[in-house]
Amino acid sequence: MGRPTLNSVAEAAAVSRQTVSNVINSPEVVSPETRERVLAAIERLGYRPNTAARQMRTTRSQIIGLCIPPSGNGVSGVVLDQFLHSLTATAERYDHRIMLFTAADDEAETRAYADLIASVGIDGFVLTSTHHDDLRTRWLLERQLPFVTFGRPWGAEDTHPWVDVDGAAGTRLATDHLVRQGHRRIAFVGWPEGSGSGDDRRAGWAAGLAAAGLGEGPQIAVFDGVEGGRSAAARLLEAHEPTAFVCASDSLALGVTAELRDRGIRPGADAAVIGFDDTPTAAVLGLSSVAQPIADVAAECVRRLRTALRGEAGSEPATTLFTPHLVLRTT
Amino acid sequence: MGRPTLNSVAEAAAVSRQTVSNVINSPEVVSPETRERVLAAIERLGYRPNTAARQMRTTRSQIIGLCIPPSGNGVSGVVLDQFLHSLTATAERYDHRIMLFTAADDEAETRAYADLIASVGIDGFVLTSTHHDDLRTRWLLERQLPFVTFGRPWGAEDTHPWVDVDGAAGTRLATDHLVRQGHRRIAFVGWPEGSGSGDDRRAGWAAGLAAAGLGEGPQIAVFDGVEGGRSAAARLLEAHEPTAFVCASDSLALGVTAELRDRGIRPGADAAVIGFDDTPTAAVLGLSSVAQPIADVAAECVRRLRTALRGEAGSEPATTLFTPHLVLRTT
DNA sequence: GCCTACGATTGGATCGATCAAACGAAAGAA
DNA sequence: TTCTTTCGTTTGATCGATCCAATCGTAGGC
Repeated sequence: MGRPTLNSVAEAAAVSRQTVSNVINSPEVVSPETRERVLAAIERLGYRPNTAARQMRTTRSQIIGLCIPPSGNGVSGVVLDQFLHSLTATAERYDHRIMLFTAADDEAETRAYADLIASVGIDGFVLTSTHHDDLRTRWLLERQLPFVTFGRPWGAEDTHPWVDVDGAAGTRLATDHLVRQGHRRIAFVGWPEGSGSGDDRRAGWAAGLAAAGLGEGPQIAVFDGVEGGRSAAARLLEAHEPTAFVCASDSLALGVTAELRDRGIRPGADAAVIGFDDTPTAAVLGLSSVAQPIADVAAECVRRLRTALRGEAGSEPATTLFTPHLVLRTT
Repeated sequence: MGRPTLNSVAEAAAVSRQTVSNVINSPEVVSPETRERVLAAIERLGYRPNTAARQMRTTRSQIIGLCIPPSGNGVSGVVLDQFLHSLTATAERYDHRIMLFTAADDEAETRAYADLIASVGIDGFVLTSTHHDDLRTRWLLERQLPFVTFGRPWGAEDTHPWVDVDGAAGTRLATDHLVRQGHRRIAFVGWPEGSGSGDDRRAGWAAGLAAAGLGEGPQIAVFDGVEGGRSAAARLLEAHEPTAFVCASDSLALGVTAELRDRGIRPGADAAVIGFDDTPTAAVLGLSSVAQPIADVAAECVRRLRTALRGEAGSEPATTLFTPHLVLRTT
């Protein structure tokens, strides 16, 4: 004999299949006595509803799709792990499952959406790292498919639910802390203009300086990476002699500290450096960093997606912006 | 009108459903002319078979389950990212999908197996980080469920397919390299006995020393982590004054280098340190490390699982052991 | 005491695919 | 010519759940 089905449970409890189905999906319409009897039978037989059969009737798979980027994200790759775990755990609590897929670029990703919806019947998607003029969100919006993004719709209207972390607030925290420590020449090491989150982080630093009456500080934009941080620090030191650095990523911050050491400047003593993302590398090296509440973000993504799936035109705003916090270490 | 079904394609191509099904699943039984006609209709309508319906009939979901650990694995967490990406990409090539789930411990993981098989109809599982007396593999074997492990069945027979990386070969590479560099006092910093991979890595180092006629070198076992590595290095330095360190993880190696620096010993110049896992942190800090071919491991896991799913009692050995390589950097 | 209303339960149809068996036509054997 | 075989194709049944409409029993209204 195979696994128990709705029918075998019904037989065991001496009721009809539909009653068993009701016990599971709308218990309130079943009388307490029969409900108990059916639940006992379910328990005894170890019955679990078959999702494939359910999906056929309801056209809902309870599956959430997530495109997993081609790794190689360097130091900050770990963020994805936390995100995935929290996403999966939260989804499970609501009887949803996470299915992974890959795509080489945004265009391939939209093709994957179409494919997964048609074949697997995926209910909705979670997108990560949104950017200006995002092809994927446009594609999904045009087809009115349910999705949430981790990342704001940079440069566009709020036409879809999103969850994000307030990068500006993070760099602002870092800057304010440095100001309180007595630093007057606080530099920013970031990315070239145009990336939403990069500009956001820069803005928080600038606002912090302005609030402290320090005017406009020195800044430099380079592509991410340790070498980038190193050369940025070199140029900033020669031109402005800053005593503190706010960085858009831990990679950049690591480059900065390396350059400082090479010049005989002790990070933590003679100069301060604050990174972004609070990666394990930062923890290991005692580098202060702005930490994003990744687990909260993931959990909120699931919740937002669920309300989107229910199709409720939310009175509640469909977006959430989390505030990061500062993790202070020796550097 | 909803999405195209087998029936609508059949109608469009003026054949029966079954013929369309045959074109997809056993094209050789269909005559070339009708096959072309049907394929054209499929293309024109953008038809994709519904996996839920297929699963109902075939009892195969084409879904592979993977339990995602609770992160916090520290520096080496990034390894999981690569693994996941490669696993997903390879699975896609064979028309399989990866579904994630979580579990607090091994016992919970087995319950999750039962659940996912009964409800989702998952075909098989990929397990990571096997250990001595693994409850999970025993559970799966008892029920004859298809699975592969990333990690050998430590201390047990080869009763299931597995894929792993030869840790001993890795530390052997590292040790041989240090010997060639002229080091005579080469220490090992590892984990307490009992962990399969830990003992394996220790064995490679010991073998390297023996082959070089250096007898038994100094070693110390601590729990993983930077602080562990630091204190291990301190004690080893005081007792044996080693000039080189082979470490069971990058975290330990980082601790060792930190301790060396604190004592005015320059890693890379006065002493050598080699880590394990080649994490981004190691790359960033210029730490030499033993790199595992994670992408290959993941791809092989999918292949092994596929043959297990086909139910072929393989003449081919059901196991694969990859050899790591040494990534030399400044330290 | 009869009829209505309502709550609880039931049976038939259905989702979209595959399996298994039947089918007709053309080709080969008797 | 007739029977058998083979090939390509079609038809009916089925997987396990939910939807929908129908049914049953009982309590309440008059």
